[in-house]
Amino acid sequence: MSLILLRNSILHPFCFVRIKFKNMSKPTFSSKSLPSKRGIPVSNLNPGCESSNGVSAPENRVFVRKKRVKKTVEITEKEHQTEPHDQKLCGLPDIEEFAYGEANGSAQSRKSKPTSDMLQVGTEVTFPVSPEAVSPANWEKVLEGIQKMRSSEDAPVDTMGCEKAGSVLPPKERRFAVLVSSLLSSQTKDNVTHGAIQRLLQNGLLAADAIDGVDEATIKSLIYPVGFYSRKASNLKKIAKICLMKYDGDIPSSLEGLLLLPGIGPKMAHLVMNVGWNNVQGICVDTHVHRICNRLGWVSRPGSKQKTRSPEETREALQQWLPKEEWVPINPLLVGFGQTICTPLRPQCGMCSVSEFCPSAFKESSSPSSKAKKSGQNNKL
DNA sequence: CTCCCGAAAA
DNA sequence: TTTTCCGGAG
Repeated sequence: MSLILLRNSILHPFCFVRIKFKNMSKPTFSSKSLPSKRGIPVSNLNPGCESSNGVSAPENRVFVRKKRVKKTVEITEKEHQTEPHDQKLCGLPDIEEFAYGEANGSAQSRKSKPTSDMLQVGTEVTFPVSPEAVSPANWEKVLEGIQKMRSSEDAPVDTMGCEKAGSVLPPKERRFAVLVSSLLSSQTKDNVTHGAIQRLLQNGLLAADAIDGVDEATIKSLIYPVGFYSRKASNLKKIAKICLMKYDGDIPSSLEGLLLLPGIGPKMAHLVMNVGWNNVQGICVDTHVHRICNRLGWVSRPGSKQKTRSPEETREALQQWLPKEEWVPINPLLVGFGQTICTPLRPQCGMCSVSEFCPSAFKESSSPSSKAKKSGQNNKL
């Protein structure tokens, strides 16, 4: 992976992750896509940090996929036994959900559930491939190709496991730190986010009760200069209060609960579920994932071939077919790819090793000739 | 679609 | 100088 841990900290690693573009400084790249100074917004990298160490999600996941191509899985004895008591809290998707690769809420293809006797220890479970959730052609080749492109530009030190840095704090504090980091990190460079978190930490303000008890102006000054610091300061106060009153200072353990927090939208909520609770409820879709999936033809509006119009739509569509083991790593993969090669405008299709599979390859005018922003239908996204 | 907020690319 | 960055709320 291309993620390295910038600084050790007691916080969850994702705050301190940065992508290095060592070998990427090829002159052919538009400078825009070369974050030589800027790095990549930490908010986009978060989920990857887990996956980069191969310890992505839950240790007690219910079972592991054995061979993706065959769409079979194996239930191992040990894993099967570590079923959490409280599904909502520890929250692993149950076997059926996992097997179907769908998010817990968005089950529109739940017609034929497997019966529970299919799911005994040691048995092989075959995936029913639902017709309405057909995987795009060659998606595995494309994924591997992107992984290769990403790894070649890769950074050295992957060694510092995120889980290591994150485990320094007790679980509850760590989760709160994850939540705060997510909030602060949007639209903000990772080192700036990191600085803000460090300052909060040094002032003992990385806990719900502490934040609740302090002036909003104090928060504001401590988190400055993160993007939208003023709004975030007030959101942080509100969040702290909610966490304190409703969750005993912990953070909400469900997507729904997280989404109720001001300043936490779908992207961050899934992020927090992934890294905060080790509970993969859905794919963390940002604009990079959104854009690239549409370019690749990986997603479309339900019942049509139109591209999806929002990250949420993309998430739903992607979850229909993407194997769940890819749900977390897909984000950092496509984010890095999207900032170097598959850029928002003027994508470097010539540099892309999977352009042969991409319906959108070379279809965007790479010259700024067309300032003519005429009536729609211009760029393919 | 605009605003939030500021840094950096164009 | 203007635009981009690209998450969330209204």
